[in-house]
Amino acid sequence: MARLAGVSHQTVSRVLNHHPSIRPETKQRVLDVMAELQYKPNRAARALVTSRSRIIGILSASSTQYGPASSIAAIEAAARASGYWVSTANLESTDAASIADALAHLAAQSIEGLVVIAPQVRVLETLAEMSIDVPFVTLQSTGDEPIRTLSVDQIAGARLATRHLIELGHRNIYHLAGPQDWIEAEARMRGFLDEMSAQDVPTTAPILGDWTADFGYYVGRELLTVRDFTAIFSSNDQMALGLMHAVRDAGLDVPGDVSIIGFDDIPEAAHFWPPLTTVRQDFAELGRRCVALLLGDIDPTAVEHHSTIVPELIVRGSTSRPSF
Amino acid sequence: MARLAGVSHQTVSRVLNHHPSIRPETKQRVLDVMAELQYKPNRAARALVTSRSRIIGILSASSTQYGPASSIAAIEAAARASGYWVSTANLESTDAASIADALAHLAAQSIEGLVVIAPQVRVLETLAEMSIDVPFVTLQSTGDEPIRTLSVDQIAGARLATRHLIELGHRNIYHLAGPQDWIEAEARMRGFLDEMSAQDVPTTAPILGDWTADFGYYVGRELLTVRDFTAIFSSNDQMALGLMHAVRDAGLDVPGDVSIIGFDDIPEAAHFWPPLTTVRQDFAELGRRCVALLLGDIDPTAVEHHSTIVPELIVRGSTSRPSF
DNA sequence: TTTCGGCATGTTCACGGTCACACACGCCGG
DNA sequence: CCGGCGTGTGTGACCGTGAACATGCCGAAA
Repeated sequence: MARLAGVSHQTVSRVLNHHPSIRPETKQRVLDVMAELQYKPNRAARALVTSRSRIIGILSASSTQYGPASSIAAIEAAARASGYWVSTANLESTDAASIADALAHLAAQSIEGLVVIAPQVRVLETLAEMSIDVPFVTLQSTGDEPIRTLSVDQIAGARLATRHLIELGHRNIYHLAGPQDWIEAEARMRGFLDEMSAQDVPTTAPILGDWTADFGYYVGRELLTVRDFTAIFSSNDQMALGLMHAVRDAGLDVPGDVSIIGFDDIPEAAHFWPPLTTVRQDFAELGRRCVALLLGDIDPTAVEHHSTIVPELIVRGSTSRPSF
Repeated sequence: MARLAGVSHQTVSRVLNHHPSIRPETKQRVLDVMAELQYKPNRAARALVTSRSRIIGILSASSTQYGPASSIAAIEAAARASGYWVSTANLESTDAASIADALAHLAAQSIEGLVVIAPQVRVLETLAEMSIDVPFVTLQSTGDEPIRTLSVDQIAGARLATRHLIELGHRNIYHLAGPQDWIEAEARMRGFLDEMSAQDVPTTAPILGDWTADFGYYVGRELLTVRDFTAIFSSNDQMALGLMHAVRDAGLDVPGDVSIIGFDDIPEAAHFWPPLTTVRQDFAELGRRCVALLLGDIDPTAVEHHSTIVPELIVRGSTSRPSF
């Protein structure tokens, strides 16, 4: 032990914790010895005595998708910078048992904070039931939950996308939404509907999808049998990709015959054919702010509960004026 | 404490550890009390005394990409099933300091195993220097490192892709490789070169890319100014996407004028225009096997050090016979 | 000079588990 | 009838750290 080599025992602890009253000389001696024997403080012992784990848990679903993955990476980076560790639990299915299992797994580590990136309504409900006793933040929000959320303003983003289509002159616009129980899907749908009615454009019922390009393709084929629209607002880029695929398969042109707009701005979106007009979300910023919120770096009284990040419209080649 | 409610103290510990000699009646009593007061064993205390953290560290780069993200999710699931936790550290840059920092961060948790998904040669070198004292596995391999690796057989996959192009009749084939210091990039490049020479096709020097669709697009534009080729093998799907974008921008057709084949089979690949011919890697299986290897579930003598998973060629619409 | 207060450091204890060992009990064989 | 053994349970030490308290030293004030 470092204490044998140097002098004592508590002194080492004081050096580690930057206690003020330590003679610089002593401090240096301890540091030297620590370096020499590659001393590493034992986290378990520290956690035991302080009863603080310094671990932030992340409960996520669909962590292979670009958005969640980016957020996770950003959270990890921010947490690390603050001396925290991140432990993830990924949901394989969305049933209550699976959620409870993942949550129990995280709880067993006595996490100090929890970030929920599993944006199903159901997850939040289960969360509430389990009476999680640590501060937690969800990265998605419909704007009226009684919990702490932090999100890209999905509604504003969806309105941005919808307004873009309307301003181009489209009147027959479909919305391909995400799964019904996803908070984000709901928010985007709401944004779409809000903007449509604000601009007095007649609305058709949104179609519920599952975020995958496969589904977008399938829906596209179905819709094109009728073709009573000139534009589609897809609530993510993958489905937009599938839609474009279907449009081309039908021998039609994007944006000539159908304008398509996505959501997220995944890195590939600029290279789709045609390059996809979409709404950019800054996932990394989201992750950073999320940790800041959790760790209370931000004055908790100064921060609004529903802090939002404003998304940005990225106009590329998949939207144009309708041709009729 | 549960011990007050029930009877004693060590008995609780024995119940927790499934010690054989406990009377079923006593065991049940303890379990009941535990359930009642929602007793959770303190991981820190246990880790302290057993000096086992039950944490597996993951060092990853580019965790926002589909492949790594899938592997991470699979590792997490497998680890959880075995009662382990997963802690991730993501590399923001590939310099030695950043690697050392991430590694130190993981080491500070006294991880019991390490999975390296940051597939740069440099990472492995730094790893060796830091003399990591836990078992570790890398998910990438050129096949001749003296370390424990587990990987999709990249070389075989690259040969599969190359052979496909050659069999279609292509003779002027470019290879758009990944960054030079990435192990996977190197392996795929090697597979490409091996197959080309095995089939006696003259080879041009591979072009080094950076995995992004942006780069693929850029390279595509450059290459098309000369146009001395009929096919390109891109070492991932994103760059293939960029390439196809560039080809179309030049007014040419895929696969009519240029055949393009990718690598990975990301979920979107089937919906690119045209649907991308590519090589599928089973990342999830990789993650599972990886944990099994680490935890020694597999008889360590029975397992080869360089266990591999065979990738699969997925033929779609971006490749065809050359048209001349 | 004595006393007091602050600084630098040492000592003791507690955190919540596991481990090694001790103990009580009932059963068996010599 | 007694000693040994196996079963089920309790006792005490210990893991490495930080908090609370104690100690020794020195300089300034009384």
